[in-house]
Amino acid sequence: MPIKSLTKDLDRIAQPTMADIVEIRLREFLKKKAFKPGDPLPKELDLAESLGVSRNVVREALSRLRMLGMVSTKKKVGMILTRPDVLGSFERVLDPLIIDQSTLQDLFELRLTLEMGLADLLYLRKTKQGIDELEKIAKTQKVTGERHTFRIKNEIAFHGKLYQLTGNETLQRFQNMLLPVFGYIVKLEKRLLIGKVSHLELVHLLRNGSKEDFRQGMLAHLQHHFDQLK
Amino acid sequence: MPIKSLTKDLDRIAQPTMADIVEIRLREFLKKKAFKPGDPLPKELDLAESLGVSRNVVREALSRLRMLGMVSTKKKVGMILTRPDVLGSFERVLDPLIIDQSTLQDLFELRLTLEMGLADLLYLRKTKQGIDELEKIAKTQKVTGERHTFRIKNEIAFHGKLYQLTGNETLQRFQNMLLPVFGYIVKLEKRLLIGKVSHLELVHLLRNGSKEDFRQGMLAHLQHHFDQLK
DNA sequence: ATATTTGTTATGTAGTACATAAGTACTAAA
DNA sequence: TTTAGTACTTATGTACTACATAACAAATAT
Repeated sequence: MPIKSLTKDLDRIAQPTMADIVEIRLREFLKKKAFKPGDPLPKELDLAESLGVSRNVVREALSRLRMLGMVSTKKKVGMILTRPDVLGSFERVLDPLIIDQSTLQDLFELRLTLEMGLADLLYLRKTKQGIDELEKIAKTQKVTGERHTFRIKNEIAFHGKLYQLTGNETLQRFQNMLLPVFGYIVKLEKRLLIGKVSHLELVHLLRNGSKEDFRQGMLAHLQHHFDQLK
Repeated sequence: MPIKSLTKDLDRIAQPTMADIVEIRLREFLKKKAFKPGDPLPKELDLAESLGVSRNVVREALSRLRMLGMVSTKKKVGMILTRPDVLGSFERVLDPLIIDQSTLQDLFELRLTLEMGLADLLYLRKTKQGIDELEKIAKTQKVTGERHTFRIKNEIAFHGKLYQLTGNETLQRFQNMLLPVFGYIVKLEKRLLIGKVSHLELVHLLRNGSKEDFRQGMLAHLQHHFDQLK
């Protein structure tokens, strides 16, 4: 095999830069010292000197940690350790346009998996008031002949509310982030949004049916998505 | 209310730095121009000049994108857009020690939700060979009186294999990342790892039972975790 | 035609300089 | 003595310069 075609497929090993190394070293440092949120960190120049690199490099590494919300800085005061937003970093790269097809498909399935697993949390935490609010959303969709964009908005609102009923804020945010992916796949495959079981029927099941009833309803609601899977 | 106690709870609004702004501008730029993976990006100095900031600031912003895997650079050649690893960024902040308790709890529930939703994908993709391999793992656990660390390792192996059977690599990686969180919570609450339904029974259900059988088995397996939820 | 050398260029790193914000200590006035 | 105001100090934020290094390109030699 000629070298030319090899270099096309095999990327040269990217050697880590100083900033990469410093980032890792800083992470280790934070872990080792068991810093807690709010704890002050050494100042940039001290870090640079200790690590034997320029302040520039330290700042590039710190810039990354700042982006993730792991540290925050104030002039004069210095840096303190902060709690990162676990989903914030995820959000930054969740763009359907730059994610490869197979990962998009994986994320699509992940959301379906979540949806099918919701029942247990829902039946643990559902309240009459919550179901009423969910029903309200479902009812606004009942009118036939709605415009497509509205249907999508309503679809998002309904499922968003459903996740909200689980009382799990992270879960709710997570599914919200997956929405663009979901929308992208559905649009790509020109699928119909409307399942065999309507939102209103799901609400009814959630209010009056058993956990298994609801899960079966959800499966029917999503069946045309599952049908596409291989 | 005195100001002193206010400043304790309310952090001063952190004004964005140039690096923050440039990061956003670069993201917008990439999106607007519809760059695809592999496309070359302008060089640092050009970016700096266009944005009216120093090369330093541009590099701090680029360092962030590099960390996320959105761009990669080679000397002389310049920068190209690359596909970020969607879970890579997530991994960076998923440290049980710095995540607050309520988010940890949310992630714990998220994993339970996934686990309960696995059945549909599993029954779509399970193979005899896969189940055989799963059984092999389950059998190594059968010996009673195993040491605790081994039990945990086996638990991880079993559920990891289970996710692998879904054929969804992202899902598998995702659950793998959630493991430390799961372990942390379980350890924290001094729960028993052993559920009412053993791994071997789950394998049996997966092989011979219906989808609903398996899901009920999984619920029983995880019941003592669900019992802790409020 | 192939191998070697040389030149060019964009990134990687170091270092200096200064603006800015935010504490701290000191001074002056009530 | 207390309070208000001022000057000082310091760590981060930003800009700029300089040079090393890797990788490509072109020119030259074999």
